[in-house]
Amino acid sequence: MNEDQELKKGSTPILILSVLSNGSNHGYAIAREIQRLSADALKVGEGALYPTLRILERDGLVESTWEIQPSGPSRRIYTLTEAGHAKLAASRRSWQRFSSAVNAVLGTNSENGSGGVIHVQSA
Amino acid sequence: MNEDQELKKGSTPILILSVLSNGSNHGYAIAREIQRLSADALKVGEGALYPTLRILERDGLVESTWEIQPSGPSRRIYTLTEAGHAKLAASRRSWQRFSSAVNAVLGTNSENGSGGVIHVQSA
DNA sequence: AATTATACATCGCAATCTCATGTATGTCAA
DNA sequence: TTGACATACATGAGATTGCGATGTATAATT
Repeated sequence: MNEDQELKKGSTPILILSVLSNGSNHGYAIAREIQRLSADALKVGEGALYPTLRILERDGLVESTWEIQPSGPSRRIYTLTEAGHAKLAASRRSWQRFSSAVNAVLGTNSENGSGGVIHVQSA
Repeated sequence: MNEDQELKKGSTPILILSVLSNGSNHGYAIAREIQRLSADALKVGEGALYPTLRILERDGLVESTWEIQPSGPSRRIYTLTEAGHAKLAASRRSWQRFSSAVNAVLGTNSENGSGGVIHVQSA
C-alpha cells in the first residue's frame, strides 16, 4: 500500500509524530494535545492511540521509556527518533499532496459553498 | 461514527459525489475523472468504486439507469439525487473541517517544510 | 491472433477505527 | 466514606474500508 492510500486510512500516525516533534510526551497527553490543537475536531481514541504507538515503536520511529510519577500512574514517555523525524517530513508531503488532490476534485463544480479561491503564500 | 471520522476512513464517496455534481456519468468514467482531476494523485480502484456506488444508491444519494451503447459494453449511468446534492454539501463542510484540523496539528512545529502560511481568500 | 481499452461486478485479505472492557492510582465533593 | 471523575496504560470484538486479484463481455487496434 502506498503512502497516499495509507493516509486516507488513518491520519493517526502523522498526528502523533507531529505532536512528538514538539517534544517528548506520553500517550495520554499526546491524545489530549491532538484534540486541543484541532479545537476538538480530531479525537484519537485510546483504542487507536496505544496500538498506533506500538506500531510506531516497532518501526523505529519512536522510542519509549517508563517514568514513575511521584503521584498517579506511571507514564510511558515517547521520543521521536531520527527515522521518526524523516518519516514525519515525508508524511507531511504526502498529506499536502493528498489534500491538494482532494481539493482539486472538489473544486471543479459550482457547489463548493464559498466559491472562494485558496492562495498559498510563503511567509 | 460521526462524519469527520468517516472521512478519515474513505474519501471515495465524496469524490464520486463531487464528480457526479458536474453531470451524470457512469462508473468507469467517474474513476477516470477523479484520476484526471487530481493529476494522478488519487486513484479509485474498481474494488472500491463499484461497492461504493452501490452503497450510495442504497442510501438514495444517486440513482442509476442502464444505457445500451451502439458499440461496446452497456453502461450504468449514475445521477445525483436531491439527497445526494445535500450530502455533497455536508461532506464538503466536513472535509474542510477535517483538513483544517489536520493542518492545525501539523502546523505547530518547525518541521513543516515550507514555513509558509495558508491564506484563504474569497473570490 | 493477441493485446489493449472499455465496463461492470465480486471475493478474500489486510489494515484500521470504534466501542467496550479491564487494571490501577489519585483527587475532590457530597 | 463512598462515589464520581480524571489520569494512564492496555486489549479484544466487531465493523468498515481499501486494495488486488479475478471474472465476464464487447470492440478496436496491431
